[in-house]
Amino acid sequence: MTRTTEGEQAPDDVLVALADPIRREVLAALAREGGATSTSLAASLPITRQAVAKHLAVLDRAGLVRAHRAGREVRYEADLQPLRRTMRWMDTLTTQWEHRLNAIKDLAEGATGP
Amino acid sequence: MTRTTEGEQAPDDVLVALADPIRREVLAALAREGGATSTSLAASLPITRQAVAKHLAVLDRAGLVRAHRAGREVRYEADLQPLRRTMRWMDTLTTQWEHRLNAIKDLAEGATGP
DNA sequence: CGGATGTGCAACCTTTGGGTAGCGCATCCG
DNA sequence: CGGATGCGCTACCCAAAGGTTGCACATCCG
Repeated sequence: MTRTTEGEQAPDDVLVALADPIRREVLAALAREGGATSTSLAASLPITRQAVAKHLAVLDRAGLVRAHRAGREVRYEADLQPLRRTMRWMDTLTTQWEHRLNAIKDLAEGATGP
Repeated sequence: MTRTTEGEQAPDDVLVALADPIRREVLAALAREGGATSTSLAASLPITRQAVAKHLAVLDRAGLVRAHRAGREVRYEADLQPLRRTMRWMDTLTTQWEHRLNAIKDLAEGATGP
């Protein structure tokens, strides 16, 4: 049954979004400086505005970015909250892993032993 | 100059490796139970042994998995150490972000508030 | 009003990624 | 020895991802 954080499900969309270097760069830019538009972002990137827009759409699906319309331009700002879940997922993984490592170590010590 | 963890570079290979659900499942399986072979893993997955082998290769490039030859079979075991770097990278991002949020909040309070 | 400026959308192209099938080679074991 | 068993490698297929171009539409401002 285990009603605790046993199953910490992997945040699919977030990991997919972070897998692309340009998307990471965009996200980092938004995290450093505040909001920006697809056009302004494209200015400092080696790709077109439309390509940036697609990347922003991916980041949006992952919940890592939020769009706000301001007149004729759309301003995006970062929301890194979803990263917490992702880090938690990684942490549960590593915990299980280390748990296993310790079990092995203990077994070895018990066998040849002190 | 900032000789601290200023530039925490994003672990490309790790994020790419984690972007695929099957790869995550393989990694989780290796973290839970100990080592396994491409053949044994393929038994509990909806894909062929060759496909699993490819995934293991990706995980290996990311340093998340290590291969050990034992006779005619190759045993893989997890190494989740690279995840630490990834988590650190995420952490620096969120830190910058929260720093920015606070700056904005303070500014707002200073303008309208007490 | 009318020209900039900023987006959205759709068609299209090319590369990459996940997957399979087939074969050759090493290794184990009766 | 000789048949299983396990892997590696290559060729090949297909769908999706990243990118570009072109154009229509809304909004701002002189």
